Parts: sequence; structure tokens; C-alpha cells
Amino acid sequence: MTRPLRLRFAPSPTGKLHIGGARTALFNWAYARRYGGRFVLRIEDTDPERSTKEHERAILEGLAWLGLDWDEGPDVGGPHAPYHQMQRIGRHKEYAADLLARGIAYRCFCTRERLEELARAQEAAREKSAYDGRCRDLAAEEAARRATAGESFTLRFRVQPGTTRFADRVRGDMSFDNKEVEDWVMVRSDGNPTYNFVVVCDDVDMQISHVFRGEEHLVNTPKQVLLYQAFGQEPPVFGHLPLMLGTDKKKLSKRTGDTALQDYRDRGFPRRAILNFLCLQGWALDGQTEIFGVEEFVQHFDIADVGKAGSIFDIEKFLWLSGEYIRREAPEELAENCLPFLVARGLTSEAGLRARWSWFLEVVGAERERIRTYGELADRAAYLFAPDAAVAYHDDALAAARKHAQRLETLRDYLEWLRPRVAGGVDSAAVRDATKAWVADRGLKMPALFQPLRCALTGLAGGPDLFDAMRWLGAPVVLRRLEIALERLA
RNA sequence: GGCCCCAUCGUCUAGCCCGGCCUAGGACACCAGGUUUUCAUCCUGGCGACAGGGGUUCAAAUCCCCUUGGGGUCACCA
Repeated sequence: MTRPLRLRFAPSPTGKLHIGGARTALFNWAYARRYGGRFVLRIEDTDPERSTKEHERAILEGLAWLGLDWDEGPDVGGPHAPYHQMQRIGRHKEYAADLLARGIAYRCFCTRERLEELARAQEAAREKSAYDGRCRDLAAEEAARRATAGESFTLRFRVQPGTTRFADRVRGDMSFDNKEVEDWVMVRSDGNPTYNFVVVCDDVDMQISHVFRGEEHLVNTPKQVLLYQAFGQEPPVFGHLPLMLGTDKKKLSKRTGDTALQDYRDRGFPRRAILNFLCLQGWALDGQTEIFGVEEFVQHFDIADVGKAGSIFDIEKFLWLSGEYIRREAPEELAENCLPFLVARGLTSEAGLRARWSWFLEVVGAERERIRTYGELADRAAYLFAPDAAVAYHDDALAAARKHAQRLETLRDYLEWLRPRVAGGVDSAAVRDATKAWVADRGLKMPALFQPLRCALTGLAGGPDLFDAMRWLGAPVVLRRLEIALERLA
């Protein structure tokens, strides 16, 4: 067990980077970083039907964005290149030929039709579904003859009776009765090897020492261990991570929420918040500290400390954590981070924002405690960019405004009172004090003015100081929105 | 259904491996109160769990067994 520490993350480019995959990558990466190992990225593109270059690019980009850098991989190369599984097919075929020659693998001429029928029959008889071994004992010469004659065949692994054991650093030592492991297909009839086969070939060639992956792979592991034994290789140390679950307690899927890392980036979760939250799925620093950086994670992470039970992906806690990170950002930094989201929303242009950067900084600084993602700033600040007649009045704001029977009269009087006082621009402090006095003089309660006023100006039920908002909007806009509100709040 | 995995507050978890310090700690959410022009932030307090049953032991959340519940997997996908 003194071989060099080498870990890998091996995504298949058949879709976006799954948030659970990101956690798997993070744990492998952290382990490698903590113990001075190498972190290898390998692309499992052996499913030509579903693999695409775009997905591959997006996955690499996503990992890089998270800061999970790899020492060897498809773009950076390395001593075990190539790092695309498809390009290693020559090696896979060598391994397969070797196993066939040694009788560890055998040709199976069963057609898909027969296999389907077999599965149906087994289900009807309520037997366990597994290959029945019809071609297992075909004479080698006959099998070779039929193959030469052009009959199509797959290569199956001949599982011998016994027990297969392996070390799992998360679950403890595992053992499976080989009776439960069927003679599985190693190489398809089109000559392409299957996942369980190539993953071992590549892990052997790349000298991978530790394999940490999702629990869904647990039952594949005996097949793979058997393969290591057939190759005369020591299997890696395994660690099967608990699954990340949806609110339905099933494996996280699109049914119950966003599953792709990209979805969370698009919503404007800060990078560090995502990383932090991922750390908390199945692992805890000390049971007390919730907020910590990836540096600290690397310093303390051990695969043995990972929990066994699956965890429900709690978006509420994620949002809270995200908000914590946002509140720790300086206005300047936060403004930069929010900018693209306002632009993406079509509220303004980057140039437009930069042209009044100090104004934007003030808005961001004031809204900071109300947003949990960068994207939420776009929701909260939309009123600042909306045409005066099209400010969205939200239901709760409208309800609050309409509570006051005298709202129109109050607003009309206030508008006329306000007009001369903002003629030279809005002085927040002065208007604020004068307005409070005005409300008191009229014997009103504060909300009687503030609620309709806030609705008129922002369309929102809550927000930063109203008089700051007035200054951001500017006197002409404020007056116009009040005039319009006289009709819209009727 | 077979096989496999899992089981502490609604949720994420600490404690479990090496039984006593646990009248089970923290966080999110929720509820109440305080601050505030509102919302939010912030502060204070509250609600809230060892799935059930048997053992072992002076002592069990911690060890063992069973039951129950949940999940994963049963492809010529990965």
C-alpha cells in the first residue's frame, strides 16, 4: 500500500456536470491535495450516442470555475495520456484479447432477442434476472469458428464461484457472494467495451490508488474487483459516497430541483458558497462551524469521516449559506459579481452601469442584506430600471398600499407638498426628516404614507430606506411615479 | 422481488469506531420578542430527534440480533 497516491474524477460527457458529480470531484480533489497525491481527470466518452464535445467543454469549465484543478487530464496531458477513454480503446482491446485467450472471458452468441426473452421469463417466474450462461461452456474452437464465420458476439466475464471482498473507506469492508455477480458483458457486439471493463483497464494503466465515487457504483464494484484480480493487480481503495437526494428522498433528479452545477451558477450562487455547501453534504468540519473555505476543507478532509447516509439537498440552507457569503463581500466586489446578472436580465447594459458606478455601488450596498444570490439583486433592483408606467407592483406591496383607505388623498397631498422640495434634487436626509414631520402634522401613522409611497416608487413591499430610493430614482422619476400611482392605486 | 447500503430534531449534522463527561451539541427552517418608515440584516428566547423491540453491561445514541422504514442496483448507459 505504499504506491503513489493517485485519484481521479471520470465524468461522462453525456450531460451537464451534475451537482453530485461536482461533490465527488471535490472530495477526490481534496483528498489528493491533502495527502500530496495527484488528481487526474479522465473523460469517459465511450457512449458515442450521448457524448458531446460541448458537454465535455462545459464540464471542464465547471470544474475549473470551482477551482478544482487537475494535474493530468485531456487538456493538460500527462504521463498516462490519452485522457479520453475512446482514445484508449486499443489498450482495452488488448486487455480483452488477453482475457479471452486465458479463458477468463468468453464469447457469447446470444442475441438481444434471446436475452430479452430470458429476462421476461425470469421475471415471470420471479427469479433473479441474470445471464443464464448458455454460451459459457461453448468449446473454444467452436466459438472461434462461429466468430470467424461472422456471427456476432459479445465478450462476457466468466465469474467463478467464491466471495469477492474489497475495502471501502466509507462503508467498511465489503463482501459479495459471486453467485450474485452475473457473467457480465465486457465487450459489446460492435467491439466497444463497456464501462465496467474500461474503467478498470484505465484505472490500472493510470495507476489509480483511490476510487471515491457515488454509492450507485457500489454494486458494480465486485465486477471490477474480479477484473483487477484477473489482471493480477491490486485493487484501489474504494470509498462510496452517500447519495445526494432530492426532497422526495430519491437520488437527486430534475424532478425536484436543479441538478446541474451550471443551474446554480446561473442563479448567481457565489463560487465559494457552492463549494462550502458541497463540503457539508456528507461531511462536517467539527459539528459547529458551518462556514469555512475550501482551504480549511483540504486541511481537515478525510474520506473515513464521510457519513454513510444519503443527504437531502436542502436548497433553503444553501440559499442561507449563499447569503452569508454575499454579506461578506465588499460592495465593490459584490457589484462586479452582480453586474452580469442585471445585464443578463436585460435591465441595463454593462456600459450603462459603469457610467454610474458609484450610484450602483450604493444600491448594491443597500440591498446586500436582502439578497442571497447575485441573481436576486436583479429582482430587487429591477424597479430602478423599469419604465415609470411599467413598474411591477407586487401583490404584497399592493395589498399593503390598499390597506389604507385614504391612500389617494394622502399621496396626492404628499406629491404636491414634495414637488417644490425636490426641485433641486433629492436630499435624502432632508426629505426624510421633513416627511416624518409632515406625517406627524397630519396626525397620520407612518405606514399610512410609507406603504402606498413604497408601492408607488418601487412596487415592492420592503426594501432599503425609501428616501435613498428617491435619490437613486431622481426627482422627475419620483414625481412621475407618484402621479401614475394615483391612478394605479385607485 | 433478489442482492446491497443506510437509519440522531422537518432538513444538514456533532456525538458512535475507543460504552459513562449526553437531562444529546451546532446550523437551516419555523415560532415569539427586541431594533427599524417597510422588508431584510442583526440580537434574544422557544419548538424540536437517538425508528421499534430484544439482548450484552453496574451503565447504551454509542456494542450485538431481529423487526420496521428509506434508498441504491439488477443494460450490449456511465
